[in-house]
Amino acid sequence: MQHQSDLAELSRTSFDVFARTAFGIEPGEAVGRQLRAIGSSATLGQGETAQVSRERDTIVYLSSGATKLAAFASHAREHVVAFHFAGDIVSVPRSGAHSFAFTALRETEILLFSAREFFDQAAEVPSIAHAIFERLSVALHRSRDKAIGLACKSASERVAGFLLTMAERIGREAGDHMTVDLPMSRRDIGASLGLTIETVSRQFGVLRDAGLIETQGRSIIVLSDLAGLSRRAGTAEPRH
Amino acid sequence: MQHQSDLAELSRTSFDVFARTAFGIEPGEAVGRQLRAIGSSATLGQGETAQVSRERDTIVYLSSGATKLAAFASHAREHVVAFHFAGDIVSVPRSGAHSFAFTALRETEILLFSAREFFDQAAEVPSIAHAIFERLSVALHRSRDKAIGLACKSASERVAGFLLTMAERIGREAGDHMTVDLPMSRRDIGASLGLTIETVSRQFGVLRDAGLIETQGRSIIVLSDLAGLSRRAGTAEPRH
DNA sequence: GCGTCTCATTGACCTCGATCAAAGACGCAT
DNA sequence: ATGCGTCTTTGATCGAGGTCAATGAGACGC
Repeated sequence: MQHQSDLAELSRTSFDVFARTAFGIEPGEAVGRQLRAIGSSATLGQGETAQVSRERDTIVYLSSGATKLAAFASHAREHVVAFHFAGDIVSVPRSGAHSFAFTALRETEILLFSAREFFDQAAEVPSIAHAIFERLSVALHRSRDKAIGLACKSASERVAGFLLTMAERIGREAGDHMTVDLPMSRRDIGASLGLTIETVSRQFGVLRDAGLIETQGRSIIVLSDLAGLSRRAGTAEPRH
Repeated sequence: MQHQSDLAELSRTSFDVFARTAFGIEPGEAVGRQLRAIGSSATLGQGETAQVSRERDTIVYLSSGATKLAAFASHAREHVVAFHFAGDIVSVPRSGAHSFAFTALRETEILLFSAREFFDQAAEVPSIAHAIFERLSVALHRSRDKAIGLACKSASERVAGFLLTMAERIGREAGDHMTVDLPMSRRDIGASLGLTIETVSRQFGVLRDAGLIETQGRSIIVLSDLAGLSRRAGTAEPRH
C-alpha cells in the first residue's frame, strides 16, 4: 500500500507542477483541483504507446521524458508529426483521415485530458485561456514551419535544420558547440523529415565529413559548427 | 460624405457578422463593441497584400473573398501555407525564420486584429475562448494534415487531394459530380503542394485523361468521379 | 477585330533521393 | 566474453519529379 500512496503522491505532484509551470496556478486553487478531477496520469515505458480515445481529441502534458506523435497515412506509412519533451503540451487528434499514435521514446510521465473537458475548464479562467492560445499558436507555427521545410528544402537542409532544432530544444551547451543526445532512431528522424533512413544516414555522413558535426555512438551528436549548420539548414538554391 | 458613411456602415455590419457567425454574439453586446474597438477593416483588390505587422502576430477574419498565406523561405522561394475563404479566421505570424504575406486572390474584405489584443479580449469570455480553441485546433490539424501529405504523398496524390479539399470548401454540387472555380493560379497550387507548376499541369492532364476531371478554361474544374479521385488521393504504395 | 502579355501546357533531359542489397556496429541477454 | 538481433552505414541502381525550352491558349486593351 506504501507503493500505492507513493503513486498517488507522485500524481498529485505532477498536476501541481503542470498547473504552476504551464499556467502559474498555485497548489490549492480551485482550478487546479478541477484539472486534476478531469485528468489522469500515466507512465509510459520506452516504445510504449499511450491509450488515447479514437473518437475525441486528447490533450497530453509531458511531466518528463520524450515522445513522438505519429500519423499513419496508410497501413505501413508512418509520419512523425512532432517530437515532444518535458513541459510540452500536445494536442493528439482523434482518428480521422489518418490515425495517430502517441509513443514514448524513453520512459515518460504524462497527464491525459479529454480535449473537450480540458477546454471547458480552461475557457473559464482568462489567464489559462490566454496560455492555451499561446501554446496552440506556437504549435501551429511549428507545424507550418515544418510544412514549409517539407515543401521547399533539400535533404541536407532538412537534416541540418533538424539538428539545430533539437539542439535548441534539448541540447546542452559546451563552449561554442552544443551536444545533443537524440532519443529517437534514424527511422523516426526520417519519418519526421519525409526522408528514408538511408538518406538521413548519408546526410549525417556528409555533415560529419564537412566537419560540422561529430557523432559518438548512435545517439550523441556534437554540433561543432553551429554557424555552418545554420548556413546549410537555411537557404540554398531555389527548388521550384 | 455619403460614401464615407456607406463605408462606415459596411464596416459596422462586417464586425456584427463576424461576432455573430464566429462567436454567436448578438449586435449590441459589449464584447462586440470591444472587438470593433481593437480591430480595423480593409478591402483588398486582387493580388493585393494586406499590411500586417512584422513584429506581432495578426488575426484576420475574411468577410468575403479568397486569400493565400505565403511564406518566403529564402529570397524567391515562396511557399503557400494555406488558402482561406469567406468566414475563415487566419493567424498570420510575425516575421521570424521566414516572412509572411497575406494576399488576396480576388477582391476580399477583411477584419484585422493584433493577436495579443484579440486574445486578451477573447480570454475574458468563455464562449469566445472556447470558439478560438476550436478554430486554432482545426488550423493545427489542417496544417498537420498538410505536412503529412508533403512528407508522404506522390505528386498525383497531392493534386487529387488538393482538388477534393477545394471541392469540399468552395465546390458547388451538381448531381453526382462537383464543380470548383479555382481562384488561385497553377503557381500558387504548386507552391502549396511543394511541386513545380509543370508537375501540377501534368497531373491535371493525367487526371483529365483518366476521366476523373474535366477542365473549362483555366480555373473551372469539374470533378466527375469523386470516388476515383479519393482513391488517387488516399493511399498508394509506401514511399519510405 | 487584332496584338500583346501573362499563364498554362507539352516535351526532352537530368538530378536527387528512393529502392534494393549487403556489410558493419552497437547493445543486450545469456 | 560471446552470440544474436536490431539499428546504422555504405554501395549500386532506378525512377519520380525538377529544370530548361518551346509552343499554345485565355484575358484584356486598343
